[in-house]
Amino acid sequence: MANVTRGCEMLSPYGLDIIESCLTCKMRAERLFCDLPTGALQSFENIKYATAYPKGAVLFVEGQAPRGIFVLCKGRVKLSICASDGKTLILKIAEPGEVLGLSAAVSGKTYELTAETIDPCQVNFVKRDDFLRFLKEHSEACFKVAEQLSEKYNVACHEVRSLGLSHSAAEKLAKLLIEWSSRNGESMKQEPRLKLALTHEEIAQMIGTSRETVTRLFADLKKRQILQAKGSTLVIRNKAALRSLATTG
Amino acid sequence: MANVTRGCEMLSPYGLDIIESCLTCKMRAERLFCDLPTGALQSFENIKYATAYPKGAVLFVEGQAPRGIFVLCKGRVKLSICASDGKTLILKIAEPGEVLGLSAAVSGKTYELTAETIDPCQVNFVKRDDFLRFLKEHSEACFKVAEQLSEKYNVACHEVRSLGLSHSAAEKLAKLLIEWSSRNGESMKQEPRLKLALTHEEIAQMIGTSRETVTRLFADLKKRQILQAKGSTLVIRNKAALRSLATTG
DNA sequence: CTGATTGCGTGATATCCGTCACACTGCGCC
DNA sequence: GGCGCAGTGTGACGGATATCACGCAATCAG
Repeated sequence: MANVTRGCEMLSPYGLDIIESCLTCKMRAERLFCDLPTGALQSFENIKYATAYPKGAVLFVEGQAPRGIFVLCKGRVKLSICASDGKTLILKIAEPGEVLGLSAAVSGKTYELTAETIDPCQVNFVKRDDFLRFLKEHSEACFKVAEQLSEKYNVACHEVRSLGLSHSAAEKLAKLLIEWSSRNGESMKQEPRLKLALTHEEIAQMIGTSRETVTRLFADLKKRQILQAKGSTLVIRNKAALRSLATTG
Repeated sequence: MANVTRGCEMLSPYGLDIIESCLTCKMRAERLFCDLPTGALQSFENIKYATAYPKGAVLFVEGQAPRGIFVLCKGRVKLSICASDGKTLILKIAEPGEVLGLSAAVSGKTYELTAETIDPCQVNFVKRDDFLRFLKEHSEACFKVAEQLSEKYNVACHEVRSLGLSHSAAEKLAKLLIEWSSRNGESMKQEPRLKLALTHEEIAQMIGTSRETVTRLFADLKKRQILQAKGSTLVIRNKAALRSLATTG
């Protein structure tokens, strides 16, 4: 378990450079709670534990009873589900600002996914009991939570659509690339760029296919002048073609 | 659009036998809201519209701006997403008690799915504005909504797991059958039974495969003595074998 | 420098399953 | 009764892709 401190000091037992004042952290990561009245904000401050995790740490595992929520302040977290044979499906890479374990904390059911850090991470943890009490006392926060959950549901529906309605792996990959490029607001540009922060293996796990297939698909897209690699950044040279792949399989 | 009445009378322009007093209806369908304080319950009564739909009616379509929520009182509703080429994926068949369109109403985003009645249905509709105001005024209801959304998220995650982590159509079908049999509490019995209320086509759309494949899979399961058909009810003769199919592909 | 490790590129092969095609069945209906 | 229709059963065939197998490049520790 990571080191934990009440209040605003942050200790890093790993000697990682992720120590940051809570004030800075709050600005980034508590967007969801930050337009609450000061009373609510204050009580949130009182129940949260600032924690630090190294790369590769596991916040929670699918099937575990819910311990609480994790507000991601810094670093990225891989959210995945895992089959009994070890095959893994990555649902999303959570970025700072996202609240993890929210659904399980609210419903009391076990975590649906596994959360594993892929960077050194800074996290605000709130115990389930404290969180539920907080929600009862601050109804504005409760509505925020409902909004957050709607958002998560939306993302899950998108995932279902991509997995269930695609005819080919090429289609799913194209969808993924388009989604990534639209994240950065890069999608307006003539030739959007995006950083490949994941391995082919991980991309394969995101679209439910094999590593080799991903490699072959990338090779094919490059040969057809749709993509171009510049180091670890990808340039989309033919948006139209990619989009048509994403819809027509 | 279906006929709509304020308050507790219910008119059926279709002459269907789905007219029922709201009192009865409430007991069944408003489970989610029914342990609210009487004040909250009363204001819910005031903003809801009791409506009736015939079989095959569309409550809302994916991509539409959210008009409000639909509390299903009687009948079943098919929830599906649809690709541009017409291919359809059924996410679930909603039963009485379920609230439809909740996520979209909360977030303000368009409906993620299409809801179509497959029976004559009785529904309580609440306009989005009214509903949001209701939530602001009754924080207990707000928490209920969060719980509902968690539940929906959970179901979506299950769907993702089934679609994304299965190796074969047989595996997905086995999973579906097991899930169905566990719905009725039939799963304890030696040889659980379940009514086949869907066509092969619809089952195919639930597991993301083709109608022919479903037919062939059923034939295979019968040949291997795992299933047996008695009219429109299925008997699971070999639970263990089915379960192993569901996990090992 | 050397060896180990991790990620990528690529061929050969087998298999599952989508698709097309058509026959068959039960059922309602005029 | 005969017709139309929705749902089911079944064969043939081809294509996408999982899997196994290997080589190669880059990175890193000692």
